[in-house]
Amino acid sequence: MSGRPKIFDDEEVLNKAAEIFWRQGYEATSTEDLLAAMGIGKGSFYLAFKGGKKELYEKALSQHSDQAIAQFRRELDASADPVEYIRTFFRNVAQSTKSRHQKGCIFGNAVAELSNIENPMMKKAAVHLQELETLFLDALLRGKKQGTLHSKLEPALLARILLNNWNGLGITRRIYPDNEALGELIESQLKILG
Amino acid sequence: MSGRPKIFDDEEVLNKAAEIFWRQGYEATSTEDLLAAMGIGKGSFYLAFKGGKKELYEKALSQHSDQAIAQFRRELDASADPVEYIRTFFRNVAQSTKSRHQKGCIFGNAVAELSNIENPMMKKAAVHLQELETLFLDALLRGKKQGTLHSKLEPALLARILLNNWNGLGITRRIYPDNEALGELIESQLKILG
DNA sequence: TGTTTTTTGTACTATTCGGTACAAAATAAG
DNA sequence: CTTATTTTGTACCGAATAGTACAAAAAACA
Repeated sequence: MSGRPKIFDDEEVLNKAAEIFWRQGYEATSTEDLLAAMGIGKGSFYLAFKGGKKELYEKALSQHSDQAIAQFRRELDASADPVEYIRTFFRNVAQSTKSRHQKGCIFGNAVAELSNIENPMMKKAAVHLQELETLFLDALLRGKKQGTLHSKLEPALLARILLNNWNGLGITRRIYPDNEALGELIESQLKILG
Repeated sequence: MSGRPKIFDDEEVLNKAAEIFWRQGYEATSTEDLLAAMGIGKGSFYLAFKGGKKELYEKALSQHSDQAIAQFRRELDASADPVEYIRTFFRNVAQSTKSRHQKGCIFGNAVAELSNIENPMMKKAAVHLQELETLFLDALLRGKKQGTLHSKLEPALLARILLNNWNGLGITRRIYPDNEALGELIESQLKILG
């Protein structure tokens, strides 16, 4: 019924794999890199992830998305002012280390790298970003209801703009990994929230 | 003095190579892919590009940048209203085919893919995007001088915002490869120009 | 025509890669 | 203690890869 015990935890190794994929991308990451980072051997790996590197990538991104979305939801729900929470969310970008800047957005990276070589996987990454857009929209609608959002723009359009700003920051922060410059950029973009 | 004639033109093969790199990225593109696309054999290739794939990538991106920058300059100089030219530049994004959307921005792609695996090359791609930002700034300054730019924001900051919007579109257009939706997004972003 | 120079095509090589096979190891149940 | 079950580590494999070596080809020139 229950043989030799696993030496690793699925959630943990997925987090470790996500970190490597985030930093290096899908193609540039070898299974060797992954095994080293996860701290397990080939036997264990291919038993747990029969789809190999591809399955691992999908699951790592999916788990990372779940975690990030859950955190956003949690913090948004705990926030008295949902529009202000969006501001905080963006301002946090300008509070990062250089190596954090250099990684950009894991989902934006996936979309950029995979759209023409692994389209089904790119679409899954795209869905994660659409979920972020939905969270933006949710916050904006709450702001509208409680009167803290004064913009005349449609909330749906505003959410789309925020998503585009986010996608842009994933690139721009690597060109200018400078918190001061990024802060100035972000403050200007946030003015659209009124 | 002059032996067997070359069967290819350097500029042409660099354009062909750039197209493949643009579509597939650096890592996912094999030299075989490149030789097939360029229509030359290994002998010719390694004679012309002793640095192999890496040298080809650098030169292909560099030439593409030169061409794109030259075109922007040319069209900007020919335009009576430089601010309106910026608008046209962005509006053209929403006049693209699906497969064009799927490619995004070749320099943004390079920045995203290479920042942690080929940093020197990423920096060259970053410079190309900074040149685009400088072109935005140039157009904005001209607009300021001739009174067609009414924004209260600093031109340099405005140019940075435009660059970030451009970087974002390179991702967003792949998530929403829909000219109507992109057009609406772009019109909203352009309102910042006053 | 033959010598020189440069390019071209191909055969070859060494290495890396993702993935499999399988025996040994580690547990629970009987 | 034995058996059944599951995981682990490693040896191995075939395919693909980037790059080299080199002889043949194609021109200019004498």
